[in-house]
Amino acid sequence: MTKTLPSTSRSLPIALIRAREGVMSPIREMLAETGITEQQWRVLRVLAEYGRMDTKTLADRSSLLFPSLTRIAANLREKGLVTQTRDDKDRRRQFIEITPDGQKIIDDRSSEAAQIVAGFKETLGEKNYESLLDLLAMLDPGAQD
Amino acid sequence: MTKTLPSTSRSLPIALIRAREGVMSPIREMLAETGITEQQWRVLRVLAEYGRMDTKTLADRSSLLFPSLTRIAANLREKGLVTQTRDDKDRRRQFIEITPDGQKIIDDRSSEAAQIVAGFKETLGEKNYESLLDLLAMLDPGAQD
DNA sequence: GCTATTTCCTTAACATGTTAATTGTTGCGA
DNA sequence: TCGCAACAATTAACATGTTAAGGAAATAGC
Repeated sequence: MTKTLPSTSRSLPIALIRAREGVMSPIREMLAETGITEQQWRVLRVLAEYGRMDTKTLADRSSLLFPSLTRIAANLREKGLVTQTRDDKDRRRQFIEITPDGQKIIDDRSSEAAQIVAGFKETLGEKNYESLLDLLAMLDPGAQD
Repeated sequence: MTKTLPSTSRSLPIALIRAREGVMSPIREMLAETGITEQQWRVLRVLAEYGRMDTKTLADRSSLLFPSLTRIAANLREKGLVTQTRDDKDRRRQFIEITPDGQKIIDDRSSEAAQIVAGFKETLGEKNYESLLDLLAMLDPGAQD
């Protein structure tokens, strides 16, 4: 049986891109005032939530590839928002930690960011919102369920 | 009332990124053999579906920003997969059309791509799959509904 | 007609995504 | 201990995402 591709207007990958753009647009707008990018914000948020951690864990939790994280970490370090320290026991490894300046950005903006997210939750409705997160998790091979 | 950000493990933007990665990973793998990228594939698919069109419409349907499309179109033109022609009536505008070589790539791979998509539909279930597309559309400000 | 504005597209500059190659460390087995 | 596989992180190379600025052509308004 020969399968046919769905119309691009009903394509899952394209729908995911557009939804992401719709969600990120107001967040990017908010972040523009802080001078940090969406990915840098994500790294800072993970560090603020879980504390000091090794690079591999950070990359995983931030959904970033290693090469990207290398550049982002260097950038954040130059801005004084994180610190990097080598593991003395295994000098290949590295730990990253958020600084007070980095924490301040999170503190100053988390309320605003939360309002943006709340707006989407309201648009979809609480029930649909949770359903959406569950369905998206099913598409993520890294999810434990 | 002070809103609090959800845990990054339950963040909508991150969930969208991960879902997209989960969906695109096998598609990228398939495209690697053809030497074209995911975005180039998307442009070719739109052109194959709707035929010759102006750049603005193409950018919109492919969910690409103009600067990206400029580069991608130049790249596809060098590969001989599309042709670009100026509009004689309005010489600012431009039309892009898929070539037989470009069409061949679509024809050769669409069945395989469709099977990958069908796999996700099966994973989620037909009903959930349609619900997901509907919910994603609600997050897209460009959607007409 | 003539200029100011608008529109379409391209370039530029910087950050990230992606894959592959490279460097520096560690640990293990001959 | 020597050599080598395995691992962590970086670098390289190329494509794209994103915002801003630039350039060419069309249009509005005077």
